[in-house]
Amino acid sequence: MQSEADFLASYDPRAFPAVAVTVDVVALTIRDGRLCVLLVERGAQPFAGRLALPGGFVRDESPDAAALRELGEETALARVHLEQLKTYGDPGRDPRMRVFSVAYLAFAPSLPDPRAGSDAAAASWIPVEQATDLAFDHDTILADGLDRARAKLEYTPLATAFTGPEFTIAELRAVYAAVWGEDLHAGNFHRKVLSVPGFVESTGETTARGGERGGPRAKLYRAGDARLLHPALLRPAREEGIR
Amino acid sequence: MQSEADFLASYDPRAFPAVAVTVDVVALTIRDGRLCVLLVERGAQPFAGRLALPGGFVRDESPDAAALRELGEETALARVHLEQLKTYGDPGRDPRMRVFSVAYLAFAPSLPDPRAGSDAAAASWIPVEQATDLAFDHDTILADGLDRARAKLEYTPLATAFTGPEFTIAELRAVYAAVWGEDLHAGNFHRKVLSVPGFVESTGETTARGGERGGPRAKLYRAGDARLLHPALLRPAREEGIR
DNA sequence: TTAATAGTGTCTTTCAGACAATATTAT
DNA sequence: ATAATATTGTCTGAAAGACACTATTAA
Repeated sequence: MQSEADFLASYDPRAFPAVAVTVDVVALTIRDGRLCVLLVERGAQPFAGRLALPGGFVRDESPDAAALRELGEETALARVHLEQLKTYGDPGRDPRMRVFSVAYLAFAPSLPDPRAGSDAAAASWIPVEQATDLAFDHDTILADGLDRARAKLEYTPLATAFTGPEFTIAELRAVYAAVWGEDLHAGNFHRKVLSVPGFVESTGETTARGGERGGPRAKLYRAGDARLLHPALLRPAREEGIR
Repeated sequence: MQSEADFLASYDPRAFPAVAVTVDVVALTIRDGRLCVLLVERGAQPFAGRLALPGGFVRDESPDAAALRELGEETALARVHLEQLKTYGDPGRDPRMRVFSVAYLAFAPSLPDPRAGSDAAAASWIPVEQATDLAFDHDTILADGLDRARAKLEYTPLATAFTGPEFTIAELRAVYAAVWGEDLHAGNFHRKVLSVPGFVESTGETTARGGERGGPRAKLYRAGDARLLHPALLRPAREEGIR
């Protein structure tokens, strides 16, 4: 967008082929120990009746603001973490016209059912393994979002974005287990989390009672001030690396 | 982009406010041990005479293809690594109209001076610390690209994208030193690189002669098949983490 | 010969992961 | 009492980083 030809062309914006820019949000939360994604059912063609990521056109606002707005239309957000994921703009990804979608990734604590927005027919939290056959290229976007989320748990304290403001180490471990899809050793996880500077800080309180089926009352923590985890909480298994 | 209202609106693409989508490329290489970025001098308003990242409008092609094309117009590319960085779309980032820019990050081996493209007035490799006061929001894009590049050296074998097809461990170390801006311990780096499975593989050859000021001939390696480094080549210092 | 560099060896500290042990609490 | 769970302890092996050492080569 810096050549002279481009500049001249820009004198008449209508001279450009029509393109639209939207945002789509991969909003993740954990319900009943399962990783869930917020999906809406499309009411109109194309892909009518199919599930899709919530999203919409970017108005006279930043893409970040658009994503936040779209998310707010579907959920009573509050404390959500929101970050840009990737932009999808292959020709033909929307049969109607050229549409570029700036995808976002959101992490939210367990929330009540989303309010049926005025816009979307129906919005609901769906376990990610059941979120298939989505509209447009949203399967790909969701997969990329999950990859990113799984990677970010390793080296950032974002797991705390899935919990309430105060949480136990076991709750934090449940977040990792849900996102990574594998159980973690309770003892090692506990020691590891407490050893990373700034990951969590103690509130001095404990839970009011022990677990459902017994056990001592657990200490409560809140998120610390670290932005990166050092050392990182590495994901297990993986074996000989993903070549 | 899934509501009925949106769908109806899409019947007349011209009903949308005019927006444009461009790509901008943060192309990095190493010359004389210094990390350099490819910049072009703008010939037209706005920001005439200022340096900018190479880029241009996305045509009837994927954003990836557009970035590759723009890069090819400035350099004799070959073996470049190209990945999407982030999308910038704040209102007002281009004074002419609403422009969303999908930024890309490219790593290239040391190249001859870029050919003066038909498009851009002049393109040249500039040491990153001198790349300031760029046009538009390109300072921000460059900074984000550098952050990404520095992080990716840690856990991916992308440093090899900066070298020729065959390289010595010392050359690889020079890449890390240039990108991270700090020297690395030669002995430990050497052992570390060879210990990571799939990072490099030996060619069985050595350099024709030793270093400029003496020293043995070094063994030559080529890039291995690893996509991720396990364990990672962690960046030194950082101290108490970036809180 | 001298200086620079490639590559290897050794030691200490840190950390991950396996496993065990203890304490606390719901049922 | 029993079972489940929180938390801490111990041990082993991997890996990072500091440092030293040897071998090779250009000047």
